[in-house]
Amino acid sequence: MSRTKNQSTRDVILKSAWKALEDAPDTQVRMSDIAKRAGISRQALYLHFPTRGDLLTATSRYLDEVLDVDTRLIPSRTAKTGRDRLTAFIAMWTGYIPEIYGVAKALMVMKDHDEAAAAAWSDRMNAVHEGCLAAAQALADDDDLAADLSVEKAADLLWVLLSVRHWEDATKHCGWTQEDYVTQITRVARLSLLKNP
Amino acid sequence: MSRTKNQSTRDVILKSAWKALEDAPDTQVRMSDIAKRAGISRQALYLHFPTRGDLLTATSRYLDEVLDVDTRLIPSRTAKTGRDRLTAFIAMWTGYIPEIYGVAKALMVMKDHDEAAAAAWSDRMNAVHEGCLAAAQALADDDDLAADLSVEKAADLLWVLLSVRHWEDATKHCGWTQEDYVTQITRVARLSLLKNP
DNA sequence: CCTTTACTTGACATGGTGTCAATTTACATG
DNA sequence: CATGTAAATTGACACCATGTCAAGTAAAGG
Repeated sequence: MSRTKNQSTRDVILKSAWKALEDAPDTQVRMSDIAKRAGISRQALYLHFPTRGDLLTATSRYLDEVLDVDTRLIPSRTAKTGRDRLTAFIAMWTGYIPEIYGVAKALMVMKDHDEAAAAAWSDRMNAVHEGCLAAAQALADDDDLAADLSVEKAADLLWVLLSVRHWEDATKHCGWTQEDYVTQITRVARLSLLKNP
Repeated sequence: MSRTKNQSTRDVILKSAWKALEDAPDTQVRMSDIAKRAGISRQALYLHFPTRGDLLTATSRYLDEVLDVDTRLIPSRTAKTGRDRLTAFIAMWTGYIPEIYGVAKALMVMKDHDEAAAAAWSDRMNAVHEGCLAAAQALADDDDLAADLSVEKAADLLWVLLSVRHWEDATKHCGWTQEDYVTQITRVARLSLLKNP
């Protein structure tokens, strides 16, 4: 990642994009909105990010950095048992979703009609899926995985349960509180994945 | 619903929209594509459906009619026990999703940046949610609902599990077969909702 | 002083939706 | 048979967001 353009402007842009998407996760945020917020011209945005998809992707990476996703994953990675790892992973990810929702939503919407955005989204989701796989493997290692599940199926299932759309459906459409959501997802995941819930 | 315009042309349009969306559920289907397929001009489309959202909404209603959703719901509505009702409802809906996916996807995509489409989608989803509520109520009536769930929470949970996005994630991203999907969703729903799974 | 870098302004192409006006075709009925 | 009306056609156009291009400017550093 060579830094040809001004680094600080880049940061201002990313921060602006984040805030703009956070403020209005359900409405289309335009390039010009972000430019205005960053205090630069719309065209200057394109000097830093060639396409909207690039900007969104960079913003999501920026978030992972600022929100320190690696640190948040420590409890899950260092859990003693498979059960604990599952619980820690779910707690981390369910807590993370609301924070990234604005940006995630923009990417989700865009992926449906933009190849680059689809790839970016897929890339992010694969990272989550890997976490799910590790949790499922940990359960299998403890012989604590539900009898009728392979490690892969278990990982897929967990990943589907933890999808952002899932969170969106539960909180936005059904009106669940964040607490409701965490409780229910945790409960369902444990019932579905553990041998002896 | 007054029938001012030619009824048969309307049907041709709806059928064309359906087929077009079915053929390419993951790419943007334009008004002109549908018009071409229907053998009429793009402008004539607007004579029958003022906006794309209207056409999509009408198409989804048309599908419910053609695919006879009411008949399909009979096994669920006439089930003797709550458990049976749950199973029948899940079987019906999971089987229905693949058939409506093209149209549903178009509406889902559109709802993210179009108020009318959002309302239409919400309307369809509320219908499904009512089915979920009836199933949850049937379980409660049998005293077969999981101890830590209210009827509403149970209905919400089932609805979320049965979402079209869920099916999409599982089959398209994870590569599950339809059979995998039905098996897993049924299993998870039973484990999550039933008192003694 | 001159060059380079970052940014500005303004104009423009593209693509899909939705609108409008002027016609044409077909058919029903007095 | 003439005529009125509904349905569809053609072609032009406004709108809106993305992305491109060209020319110009302000400031920092040799």
